[in-house]
Amino acid sequence: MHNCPISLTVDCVIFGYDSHRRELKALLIQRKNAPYRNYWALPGGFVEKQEALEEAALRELEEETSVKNVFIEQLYTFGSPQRDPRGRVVSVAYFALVNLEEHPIHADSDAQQAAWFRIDQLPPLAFDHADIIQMAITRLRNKVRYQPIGFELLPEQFTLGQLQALYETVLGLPLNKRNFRTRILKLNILEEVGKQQGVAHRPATLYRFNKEKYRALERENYPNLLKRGLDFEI
Amino acid sequence: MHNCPISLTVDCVIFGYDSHRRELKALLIQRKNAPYRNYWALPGGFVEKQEALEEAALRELEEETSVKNVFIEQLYTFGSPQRDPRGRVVSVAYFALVNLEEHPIHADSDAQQAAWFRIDQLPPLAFDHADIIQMAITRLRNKVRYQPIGFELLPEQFTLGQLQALYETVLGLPLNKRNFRTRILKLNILEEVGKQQGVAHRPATLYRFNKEKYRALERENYPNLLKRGLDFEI
DNA sequence: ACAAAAGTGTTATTTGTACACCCATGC
DNA sequence: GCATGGGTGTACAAATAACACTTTTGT
Repeated sequence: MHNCPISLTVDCVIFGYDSHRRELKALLIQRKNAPYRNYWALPGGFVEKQEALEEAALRELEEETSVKNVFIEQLYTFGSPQRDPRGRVVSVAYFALVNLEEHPIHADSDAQQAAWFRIDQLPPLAFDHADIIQMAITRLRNKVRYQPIGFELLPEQFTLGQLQALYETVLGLPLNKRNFRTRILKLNILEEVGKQQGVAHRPATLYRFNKEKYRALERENYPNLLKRGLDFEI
Repeated sequence: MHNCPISLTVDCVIFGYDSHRRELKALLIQRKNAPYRNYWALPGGFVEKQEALEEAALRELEEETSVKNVFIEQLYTFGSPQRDPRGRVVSVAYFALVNLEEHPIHADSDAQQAAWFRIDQLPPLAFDHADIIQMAITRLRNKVRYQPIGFELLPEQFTLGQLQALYETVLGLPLNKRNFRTRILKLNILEEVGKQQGVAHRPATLYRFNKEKYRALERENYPNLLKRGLDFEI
C-alpha cells in the first residue's frame, strides 16, 4: 500500500433563510482548540476509515450543530498544501439548504458554540473557510436559476410573496411581481393548500412544493432543453 | 496530528473530438500492475505530500500520456470506502477538453499504453472509472449549453459546419443550421480568418474563437443573466 | 376611508423555430 | 451540369419585460 501523509476532512456550508428579516445565513461553529482557537469555522472534521464522504459530512454536521436530516451535495475539494498549519489536510466541502426556522441553534449545546451568520456579515474564519463559503454562495446563485431550491429554504407552506422575496435576497436584485408569478405558476410545480389568515391586507394563497409535479416537469422538459442547444448564458 | 489511514489520488477524464469521424473520445491508459492489471483506466495516481491537487493531476496526465498544457477543471471527488481493493483510496477527478489532432498518442511510449476510445465504446474499466467518465459526460453535456467549450475541442481555425457537427455529436441530436448560425454569430465571439481552399463545394468561412470578445460578452451579459432570474431549465 | 400586500390585463419587443431557397466550388 | 456543403430570407409562434390597474383584508 502506498504511503499516506495526507489527511482528509469534510466541511459543510449550511445555508438558512430568515424570511422575516429577508436574510440569507450560514451556520458556523466556534472552534475550541488550536489551530484557529476561538475562530468561527464551518462544521466539519476528519473522515473515518470506513466512512463514505457524505456520511462523514452528515455525522460531523450533526455532532457539531445537531442539524440532521438534510440533503447535502458535494461542492468542491480544497487541497492547497498550505491550507492547514497542522500539515497536509485536504477537505471535501458539501453544501445544503435548510429552513432556518426548523433548525434553531441551541447555543452551547455541548460546549460547541454554533450560530447563524448573515452571509454578508461573516466573522473572520478559520483556514480557507471564507473561500469555501464564497464558492458555495456562487454555486447557490447559479443553482437558484435552474433548480427550485427556494423550497428547501422556506417553510412547507409559503406565499408567492415570500418566495419572491427569497429569490430577491439570493440574487440580490428586485424582480417584477407580475412576471415572477406568471413564470412560477406556469411551471406547474406548486399546489394550493389554503389562504393566509389574520393579515392586515388581502390574504395570500398558500402554496406547497409538489415533488411529483416537479419530476414530471423534469422528464417532459429534458428533451426540449437539449434541443435548445446552446445558450451561452455567460 | 490526526492519524491518517486514507490515501489520496487524482484521475483525469480527457475528452477529445475527432472532427473527421464526428466522434467524441476519451483518453485511457492500460494498467501494467495489480489491481486491475491490463484493464483500461483513467490516467491518474497518488497525490504527493507537497503538491496541489491540480498539479498532481497535470503531472500524472503528462507522465502517463505525455499530454500537457491543458486546462483541467475539478469534476467531483469519489470516496466510496470500497472503490479500491487495496484499501481506502479517495480520488479527486478532473476533466479537460483537448483538440484530438494536437494530441496524437504515441502507442507504447514508455511501457505505458495510452489510447483514445469512443465514449460510446469504452472497454471494461478499472475501479469506479466508468462512473467517473459517466459523470464527466453529463457535465460536458451541461457545460456545452452555457459555455463555448467547443473551441477547445476543435483546431484553432474551423468552419461553422464543423462547430455545428461538434455540438450535434456532444448533444446527440441534430440542430437546425440556420438557427445555429444565427445564434452563434450573434454572440459575436468569433472572428473571420479566411476561407477554405480546394473543397468540392462552396468554400466555407474559417473562424477563430476570440477570447477578448468572449470576456466582453461575459461582462455585458452577467447582469441580464441575473435579472432574468429563474429559468428552471430542468 | 386608508394602508398594505395580493393578484390581474394587456401590450410592445425580443427570441425561438421551422422551412425553403440560393450560392460557389470541384469533378 | 450535378453533387456537395455553405450561406440567407422570412414568417409564425412563444417567451420576456414593462407598466398600470383592481381586489381583499384589518384597522
